[in-house]
Amino acid sequence: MARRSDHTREELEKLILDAAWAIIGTDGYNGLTARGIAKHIGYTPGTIYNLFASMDDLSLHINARTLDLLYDVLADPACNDPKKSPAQNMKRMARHYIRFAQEYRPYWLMLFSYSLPEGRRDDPWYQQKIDRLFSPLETLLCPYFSPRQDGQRQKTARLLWASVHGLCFLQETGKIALAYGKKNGGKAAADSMADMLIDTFLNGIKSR
Amino acid sequence: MARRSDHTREELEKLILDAAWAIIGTDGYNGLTARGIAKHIGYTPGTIYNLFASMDDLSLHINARTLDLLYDVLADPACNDPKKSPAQNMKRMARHYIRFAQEYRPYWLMLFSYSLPEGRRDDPWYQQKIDRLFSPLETLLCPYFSPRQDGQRQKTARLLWASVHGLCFLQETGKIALAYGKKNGGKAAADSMADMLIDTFLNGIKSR
DNA sequence: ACCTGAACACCGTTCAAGT
DNA sequence: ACCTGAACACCGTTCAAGT
Repeated sequence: MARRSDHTREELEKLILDAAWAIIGTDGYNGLTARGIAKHIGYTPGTIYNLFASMDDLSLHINARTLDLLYDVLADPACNDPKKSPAQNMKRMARHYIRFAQEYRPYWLMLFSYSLPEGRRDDPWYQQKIDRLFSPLETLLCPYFSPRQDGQRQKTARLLWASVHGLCFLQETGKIALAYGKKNGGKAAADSMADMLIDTFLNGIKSR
Repeated sequence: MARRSDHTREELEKLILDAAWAIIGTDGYNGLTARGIAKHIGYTPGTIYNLFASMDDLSLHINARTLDLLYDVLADPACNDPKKSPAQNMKRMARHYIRFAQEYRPYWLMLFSYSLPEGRRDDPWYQQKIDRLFSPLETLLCPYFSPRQDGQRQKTARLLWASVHGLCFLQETGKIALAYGKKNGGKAAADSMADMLIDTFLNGIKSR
């Protein structure tokens, strides 16, 4: 019935993603609907499928934004301060991660929600955004490994990353309470446990 | 229109949960619908709301089943073999956890999916099922702490538990690839990393 | 008391028909 | 070429009406 062309394809794509981003921020990722986005930008639902193959495809683009933001936070030079010890830098990086999860909670939850279909293999460009997340931590681990032990260093980076993520995830979703005592209600439990993990683990590496 | 009373309230409740369990097993937790359950047991959707307050409430009961199964796996005496070292027992427990996640994948994913409303605080009976998950690991940590350090021991148990969960979660959801090399496709990455985590961490505790 | 069946207010996705 | 609007096949949840 209509012919808008008010926006170029690129403008429309950004319009849709911005609207989606705003909706997730207020209603969570479960509140994100094609119809909601359409209403938000003054188009009909069909238009969205002209730009994105499906809602899953659209979600992938939202997650890409989140990954970019997260990378910036982890690659912050403040987490690689030569005047501080690697342990201190790692603790700071862990805190940055935990703070990111709180600050961008709905986007971070969406990133790790498992609603995407099983068969789907992530596109290379998306996988690349994921892989580079580990590199700042890999760099911090250099003093603990010889150049020959690159494999071990990469493995360790992923292991520590996953561990901090596990702490953060359980705290944020509240699925498994991390707080064992009553004080502070567990708000800083993940911070404190990440510190303990890093100290003890690095200690274990040194005395290996 | 009807008056069935073919089943007692308890029978009907079990009938519903069994049907839900079967549906999740084949279609995943996203395939679980009130209408699907009703069709499966030969009732209409309204009946389900006579037994459960909502689909979220029903999901909670499914999760309770999963938690009970998981507890049995973690409390397996094979993970507390006095003829083996604590490290060996812990590694076995970690493997049990990872294997559980694979074997009961859809239920395990459901347990950690974040679709429940924010405001909801879990019921005490549910929280209790969660808390006891940590106790087998707490027991294994006894040799590393004096009786005075119960708090530290509990904290360590939760920390290790969350870390292994993080490894397992990232491997199973494939959100963040743990495999850095090409061989074995990352299928046993979590196993190997859990071993490394346990060895290094306990090493760090000993030399503290 | 228990269950039904229809209704309400939603979904994702498709696609013929309009401009 | 682009967008609409209606349609299709679903949702969770409620509740008056039946037995």
